Order: sequence, then structure tokens, then C-alpha cells
Amino acid sequence: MKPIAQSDDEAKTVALLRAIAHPARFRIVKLLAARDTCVCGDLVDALPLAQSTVSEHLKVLKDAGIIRGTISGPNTCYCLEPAALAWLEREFGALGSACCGAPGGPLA
Amino acid sequence: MKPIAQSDDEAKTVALLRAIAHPARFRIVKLLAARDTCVCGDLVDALPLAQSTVSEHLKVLKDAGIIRGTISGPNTCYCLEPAALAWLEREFGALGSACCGAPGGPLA
DNA sequence: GCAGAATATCGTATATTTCCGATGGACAAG
DNA sequence: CTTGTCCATCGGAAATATACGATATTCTGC
Repeated sequence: MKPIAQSDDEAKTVALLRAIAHPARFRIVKLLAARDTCVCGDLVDALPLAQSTVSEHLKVLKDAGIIRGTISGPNTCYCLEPAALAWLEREFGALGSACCGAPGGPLA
Repeated sequence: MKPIAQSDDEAKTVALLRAIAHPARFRIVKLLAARDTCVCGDLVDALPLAQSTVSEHLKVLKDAGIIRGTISGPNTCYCLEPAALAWLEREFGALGSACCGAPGGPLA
């Protein structure tokens, strides 16, 4: 594929966004954010999806660096990776501050 | 499709994220943020994509409410929609503050 | 070792996305 | 009215993503 992204930072940001930009995965992230304690396969019960599907979504989020998985005996616990969320928050802050202030450009 | 999103707000957020979570579209948003003045089809020159493809991406962003298009004589000018960026920034702020503070959960 | 529970991975069908060339519509200049 | 420019839209091909059931894998407890 042709390289569209200008910098590595940009590619990283897009990768993070692609991981979160899915109904099921975004819901997982919100669930993990709600309970400050890490939860495990309760996520499967909380979502209308098959176990294997949830597992795949967790893998996507883990590969993107948004969540962290810890094996704890028979089950695996997941929790958010604060650095990733902070990165995205900072990225949007930079975008939001610079914005076309002109009312309508050519209309003025 | 089964409704995974819990609330309308959540669905809206995911829709915005899906629109931005693409190399070409994210680049477009950054380009529009860089020049505070609205640009037009210069975007086609700035991207290694066909004109029709860029136009489609602009349509996706416009439908999502992230950018606004204004017809100005022979050409169309686009600029960011500040409200959309602010929404996302706020959404990530809420996620970032609530986060698993426990070092490792079961490891402690 | 064996059985069972909790996850991960594999194979695969389906749906969606992405991209392009070609076509169409609107506008300005001549 | 004709031409050229700019942009949007229309098929359609190829790549990718999503979801599932079936099948490993890993650990606990007996």
C-alpha cells in the first residue's frame, strides 16, 4: 500500500483509532474504564457476541497497545493502558485548538 | 446487525471515530487543521490518491459531521467542524480520567 | 493422569471498505 | 453556445474486516 501517513506518530495515532473505532471494541474500552478493577471474561457476557469474537477483539486492542492482558490462573484479566488514552487525548487536543476560525471563508 | 452500542452518544462517538480512523482521512483532517483557512482541491495534490477517491473520503468526513463543505464558484472549500473535534476530545477526557489505577490487579 | 473451565487460535463465509477509471453536472471564460 | 476546469457520483474489482463454530491450549482440582 502507498504510504499516506506523513510521520510515524501519525501512523501510530491512526492505528490506535482504528482499534477503538468499532462498536464492540469501544464498548469494551468503556467497560474497562468504568470498573477501575480489571475484569476478565465477564466481557463475553456483557456483549452480544460469541466468545471467540470477543477474544479476537481483545487481541486487536492488545496489539494496538490500548489494553493489557494479565494471565491470572485459569482466566485472563484486562485493563486499560493509560498511556494510549493519554496519547489520543493529546492528539485531539492539538487538533481542536487549531481550527478554521474564519466564519465561512469565501462567504465573508 | 445486533445493537452493540449502549447509548446514542456511544454510537455517535464510534461513527466519528470510524470516519477519522483512516490514514487518508486523518491526513485530510490534519491538513485542514494546519491551514486555518479552508483549502479546496489542493487536497487531491497533497494525497497519493485519485481525485475520485479523495472526493469519497471528503464525503465520508462530511457525512460524519467532521468537516463542512462550501461551494465557492468553480471549486469547493472544506473546513473543520469544531464541535466534532471538541466532542471527541471530551469523550477521551472522560475515558482517560477513569482508568485502572491498580498496578496489576491480581499481581498485587 | 483425567476432567472441566476459561481463553486463544484456526478455517472460513459474509459483509464492508477502499480505490480506481469513466461519466455527469455546475460554473466561468471566451 | 462551446470549451475547459473542478468536483461529485456511478459501477465494479480487490483487499480487508467481522463474526462464527470447531478446535487447540492452559491451568486447577481431584
